[in-house]
Amino acid sequence: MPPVSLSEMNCAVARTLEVVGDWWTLLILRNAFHGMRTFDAFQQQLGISSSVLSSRLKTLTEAGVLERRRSRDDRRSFEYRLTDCGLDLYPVLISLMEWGERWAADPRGRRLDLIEKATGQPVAGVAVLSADGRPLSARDVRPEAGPASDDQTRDLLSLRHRPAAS
Amino acid sequence: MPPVSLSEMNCAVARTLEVVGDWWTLLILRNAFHGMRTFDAFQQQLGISSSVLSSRLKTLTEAGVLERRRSRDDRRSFEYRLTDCGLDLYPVLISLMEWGERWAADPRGRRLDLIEKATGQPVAGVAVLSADGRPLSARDVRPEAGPASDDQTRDLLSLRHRPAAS
DNA sequence: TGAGTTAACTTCGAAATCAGAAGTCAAATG
DNA sequence: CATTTGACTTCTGATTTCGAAGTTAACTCA
Repeated sequence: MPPVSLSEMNCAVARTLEVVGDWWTLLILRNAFHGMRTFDAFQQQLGISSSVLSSRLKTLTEAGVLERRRSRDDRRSFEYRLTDCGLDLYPVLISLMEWGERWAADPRGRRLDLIEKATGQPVAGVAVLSADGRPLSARDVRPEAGPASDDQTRDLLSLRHRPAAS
Repeated sequence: MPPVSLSEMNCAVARTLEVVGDWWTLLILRNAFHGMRTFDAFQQQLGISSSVLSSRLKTLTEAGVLERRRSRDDRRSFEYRLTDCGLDLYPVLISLMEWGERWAADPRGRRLDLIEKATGQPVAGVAVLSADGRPLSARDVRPEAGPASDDQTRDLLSLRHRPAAS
């Protein structure tokens, strides 16, 4: 996937994409969030080839997103489970799902509803939040150079103030 | 990208990935959210080849995520701007960025800080929200079959109640 | 016990994709 | 009017990715 090494790109989005920035990887994770754990289950549900699935699970395991442990029922079988780091990808998946339900909707309605276990209420969606918890849109937010920013980053930010690029 | 046609997968995540589920596409969008608009600017900042950039911009434009309009300063030049549909991908980008800043952190700190324009305060992050606006984690939520669900979906959901798959 | 079957992979050749160079064309610049 | 620039397309060879067919070890059933 990475035509350039992305770690060198000094960008958190790029670093995340190095782990999950692949079509199949996100679908594997979607299923993992539904409780799917075994190689065969992923392969059958997704219709993915075993070589691809194998390499994706390996990447995800090495990145610490999934944990691979032997099943106690069946010594041949491994269970791939989301770690805390993996569970933290939940907003990524849900925001992809919400966008799809909204902008590439099925005419019959939603395929899945998300229900809060504690209350039985549907969840409201996913949002970027202000310091005091209000939902914000892209237009409400401005990026600013942080401690690890470099020249490339500052160039990018300066686009905002020059009306058109280069 | 799509080894199978994903529209047929009846899944909102898959439908979204059909549009943005590509490494370069997300990086293009990241730059678009920073205000980048022209072909050359994308090409130079990303180091992407023009053939790939051209095809990605076309896909994004056809999907309605970007709008392509002629620049008024320079009649040769086109501006690619985020539409409302594109702006709605903000939580996707920010959740990718937040995950990267947290789990693949730069030792020196964050590269970018996000500041709410109106208050000057840093944004709190991205979260899945309950009906009354509390942030929820993956463990607080349960998926339920919606109106457009099919057999495949219901199979997937039933995993939760069977301890191990298949 | 031993003939399947199943889980989780490898390996391999074919097909798709990519970067990079070169070319196109119309508009701007000098 | 010659050159440069912006936004592409086309081409080609190198890399990547794919699915199909093994492989191996562990279970299951007779």
